[in-house]
Amino acid sequence: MTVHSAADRTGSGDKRERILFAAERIFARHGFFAAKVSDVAKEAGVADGTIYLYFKSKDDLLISLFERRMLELTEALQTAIAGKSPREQLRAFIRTYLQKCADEAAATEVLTIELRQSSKFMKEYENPAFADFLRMLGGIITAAQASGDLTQAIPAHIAARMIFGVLDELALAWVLAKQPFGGGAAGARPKKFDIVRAADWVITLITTGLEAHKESK
Amino acid sequence: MTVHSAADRTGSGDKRERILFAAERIFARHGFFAAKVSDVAKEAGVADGTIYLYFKSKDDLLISLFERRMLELTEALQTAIAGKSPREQLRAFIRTYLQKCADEAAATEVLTIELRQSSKFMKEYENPAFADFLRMLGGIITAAQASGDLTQAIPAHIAARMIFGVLDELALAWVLAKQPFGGGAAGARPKKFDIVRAADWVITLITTGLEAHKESK
DNA sequence: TGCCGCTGAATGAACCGTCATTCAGTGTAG
DNA sequence: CTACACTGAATGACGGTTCATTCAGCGGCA
Repeated sequence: MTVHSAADRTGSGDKRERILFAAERIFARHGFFAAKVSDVAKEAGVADGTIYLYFKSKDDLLISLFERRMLELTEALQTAIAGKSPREQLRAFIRTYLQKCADEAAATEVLTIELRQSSKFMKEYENPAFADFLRMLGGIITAAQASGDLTQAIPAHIAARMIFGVLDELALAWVLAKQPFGGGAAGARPKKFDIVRAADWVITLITTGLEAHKESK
Repeated sequence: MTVHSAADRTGSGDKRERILFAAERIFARHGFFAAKVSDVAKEAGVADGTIYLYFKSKDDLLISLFERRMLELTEALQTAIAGKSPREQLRAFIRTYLQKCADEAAATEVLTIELRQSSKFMKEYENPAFADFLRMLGGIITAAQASGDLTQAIPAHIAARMIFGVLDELALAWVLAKQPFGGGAAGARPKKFDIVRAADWVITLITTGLEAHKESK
């Protein structure tokens, strides 16, 4: 078990990390169910069996992925909103979220697509990290409502869901818009739209709505 | 098995329909991958092999489900928006969508959860019905922008995605909230809300946004 | 009317390929 | 030499799909 210390000879980083990131890429490429453990092993450059030295099962691999990424996201969001007014927190939240998606396409793909399933096929695993995420967003909205910045006509937890829906759908559309062909060149591929720029659109939508105003923006 | 029981009296033994709806229930309950063809057969009251007289494969069953439901949805939406102004079309679209979700929980569950996957694990099947759906919504928005009702600051196809994101996420939250069986310990999942009422919230969000107003339109 | 042989829809047990998982063996560091 | 990380071929379960078989209903015939 104790994998601590002693960086591994075969390259940079922990073997556990290598497996985790390999799994992310493979799951993103084929989807969790279609992905084979042996493919993950190959991608990570380890033997099939080695995976089971670090993870209990294939499911455990997926869950570990979730938790790692959600934790990372939550921390980034916490940092981004620290010390701001509710109104600014909302903007920062949206921008940070979409920026993270842009930075980590494979992670985004796994999260947007497999997250949704996870609540179904793993009944026993109720996603605490995602609940935290929603609670954070809901908290911002509640605060903004209390300060009079946002309308109270919509329950905060519903508003949070709706905003997440917008972000999630944009992330999905963006991720799937990529061309799947060609080798794994490091360069970013042409996207259908600029997801970071989309942050402004989201902010416009959720603050002032789509209705035309005399004064734009 | 004789076809004389009352349950079978749906038309001239419409076995294909029975299988389709059984599959919907089973896929909703277990998820597509975890669902066994034999379970679908049992639910439909037919033998395993019978399913293959009506469908090419398990995948074909899922795709047939999609197409049937999306067609039904699209038709309902077309009817609902006929002869209205763009602004009213948007409201009608939202209301009709959520009403449909409320009416058919199992269908909603399959569509919201499995639809997302389909674009991944079945590369060769590109969902034309969903594209039509998005095009219809985009068309409404384009018209509303042209008539000056909606801002042109956001590209219509992006706005359509964002609105779909809101609707989809609400549908998902609603579907997963109605867990009839208590299931997990310490499971806080009593958040059942009225999804039809949520239509007004969605309309508020996307037209005037969340910002507090004195009183506008 | 009653009998008979035909048809093909329906059946469901068995088949077979596909992986997730295991474990006996290998190499190596200490 | 021992211990331990690692390996990857072997294993066994699982479930989608097939297909030999059944039999209800039908039409022709006496």
